[in-house]
Amino acid sequence: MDSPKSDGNAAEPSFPVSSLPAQKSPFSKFLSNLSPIQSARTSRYTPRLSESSFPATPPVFGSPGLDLQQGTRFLKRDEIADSSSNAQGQCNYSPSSSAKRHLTLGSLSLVEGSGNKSKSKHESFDKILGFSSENIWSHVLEHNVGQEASQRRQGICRNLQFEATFNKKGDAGFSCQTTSDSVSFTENGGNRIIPSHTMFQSNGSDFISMKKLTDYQISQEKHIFGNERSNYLLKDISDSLISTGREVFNHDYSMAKRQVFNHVVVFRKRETYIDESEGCKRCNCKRSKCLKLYCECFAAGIYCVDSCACENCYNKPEYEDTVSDVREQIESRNPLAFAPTVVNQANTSPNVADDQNWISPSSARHKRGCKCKRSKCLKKYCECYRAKVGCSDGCRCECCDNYFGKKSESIFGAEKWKNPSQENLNTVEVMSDHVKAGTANQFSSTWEELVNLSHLTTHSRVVPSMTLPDMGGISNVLHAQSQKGNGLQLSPGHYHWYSAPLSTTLACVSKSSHELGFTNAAYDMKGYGSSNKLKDNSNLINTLKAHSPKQKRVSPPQHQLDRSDSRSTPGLQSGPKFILQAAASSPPLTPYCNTEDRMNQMEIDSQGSSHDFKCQE
DNA sequence: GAGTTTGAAACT
DNA sequence: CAGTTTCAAACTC
Ligand SMILES: [Zn+2]
Ligand SMILES: [Zn+2]
Ligand SMILES: [Zn+2]
Ligand SMILES: [Zn+2]
Ligand SMILES: [Zn+2]
Ligand SMILES: [Zn+2]
Repeated sequence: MDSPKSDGNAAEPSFPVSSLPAQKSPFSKFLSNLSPIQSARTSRYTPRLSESSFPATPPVFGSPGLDLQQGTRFLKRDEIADSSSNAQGQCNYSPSSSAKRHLTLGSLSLVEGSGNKSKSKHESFDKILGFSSENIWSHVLEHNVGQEASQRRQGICRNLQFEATFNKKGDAGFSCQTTSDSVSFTENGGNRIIPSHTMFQSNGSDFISMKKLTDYQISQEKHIFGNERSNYLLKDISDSLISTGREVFNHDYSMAKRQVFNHVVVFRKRETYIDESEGCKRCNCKRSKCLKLYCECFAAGIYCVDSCACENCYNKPEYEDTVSDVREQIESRNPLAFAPTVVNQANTSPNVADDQNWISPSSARHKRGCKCKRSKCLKKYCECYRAKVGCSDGCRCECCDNYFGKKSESIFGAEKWKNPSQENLNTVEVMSDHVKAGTANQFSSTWEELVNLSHLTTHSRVVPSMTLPDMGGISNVLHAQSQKGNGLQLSPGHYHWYSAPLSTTLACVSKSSHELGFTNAAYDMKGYGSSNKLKDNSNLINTLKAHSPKQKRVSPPQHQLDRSDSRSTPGLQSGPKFILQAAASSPPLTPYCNTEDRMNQMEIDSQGSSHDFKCQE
């Protein structure tokens, strides 16, 4: 991964390397500034969960001695993969942090002692939260690697809810209760909230700053622990509490009570984060600065990593503001740009927990569809095939022979889509892709709406992509999420999908900080929602534009010229032919034509060309 | 690894 | 919108 040269090129703006807030504000001070809330909000953390299982999972903290092995059940698979790669000494964004983990915190309600906002109380939090990253993460790593294989097979298990009470050496303890996105530290005081995705900086014992991450940063799980050794991102409640509990235990604090509600949800994601065969190599960009969708890393919403072979890369944490701005700009032009590539991933087979047996529901489709002409949608050139979904009516492909399902070519309906798990693919490699992060973000009802709108498909509304499992008590929460999700569709401007390609989930949250019950002012949320970032990065954005071919034209290689020649063959690119074909195969707004019309169109298609261009060979 | 093919992204 | 160019991955040898 090449760093941009800061010298020389005048067209290259200099980027203010975003510096983390240096101001020292202890965690306790931070807490005291938090605005009280009445109650924990309903969950905004909307994981793409397929179903519940493990109805009676043993408690995580089943015994006074922490069972670290059990703890591993809460590791997400990508984290496991992380650990694995760490163990191999590869693919770290920052090799210095031997074990990266990401704690997700939807919202954290802190309740302080009754009337006694004493310092010791804060210290209690400080101690508990101010763990040393080394200790915790090495622990996690240590117990991850050994179980990597089985964990991968198992899918992702996540504790959704548990309760724990910690006591600090006889102090009045506080209890933590979590849901999928909220934690309540319960004592007799008023509630306070820490917003989700808050990054903590710690000097090892105290938090010195907190910072609300930007949307894009949130999607960059890797860098949180990558660069700054002492940064903590509270991102996952379960993990955070487990880890916290561990650390508390390890530090000889006694835990008075540990109780876990046994709701474990299996997550699945279609893409493995790391391709085992090819290691972690990712993009190979030369001219895009990794700030365009050409870059797979950028398109996936993740920073480039060391294993990237890109040049002049700006898709790095150092340029987070720039990256965010460019990303937002692109997103404003194309709201689907960073959407999960596969939508409508309904999971109708609740008992399948194995990634290998993932079944693409027939309703799954690419968010935009392909326009393949020569690959027959049989190679990874085809985005649908790459995403392991069949072509849909949104595709404008020709000669579609997509293994996962051909585009419905006739009025007689589409060929029944194949189930990849039922027979062997002759193209097995597609089943073990590496980073196709877009498709890692699959669960998305709102995207679905967006896609449905953007597609011209007007037929019946697609079924919701999340089927709620029978989860006992927790299903209420999830129902609430589902409803909330549905409610989002009408105000897309206020919501944003956290594409978390390295994780298994996609969270739809409100961008309004007020809704979260906190204000920007109460936190050191540098740049979050601020508008001066554009100013800061206007130079780069202009530069990106300036790098358009007009200004910086590079004579194309010979092979491109050749191809251009061959492609400009009259008839191959002529409009009417393909338009007609597209019309015949896209039911949406185009009325179905009868067979006769279709035949006529086909005749028209073949006119002017002596042989059939389409589907030859 | 070099060269080619491919179709999405970007641009006009 | 459509046509063209740019781009980096997928693919081939
Ligand atoms: Zn790149
Ligand atoms: Zn990259
Ligand atoms: Zn890069
Ligand atoms: Zn295709
Ligand atoms: Zn397709
Ligand atoms: Zn197709």
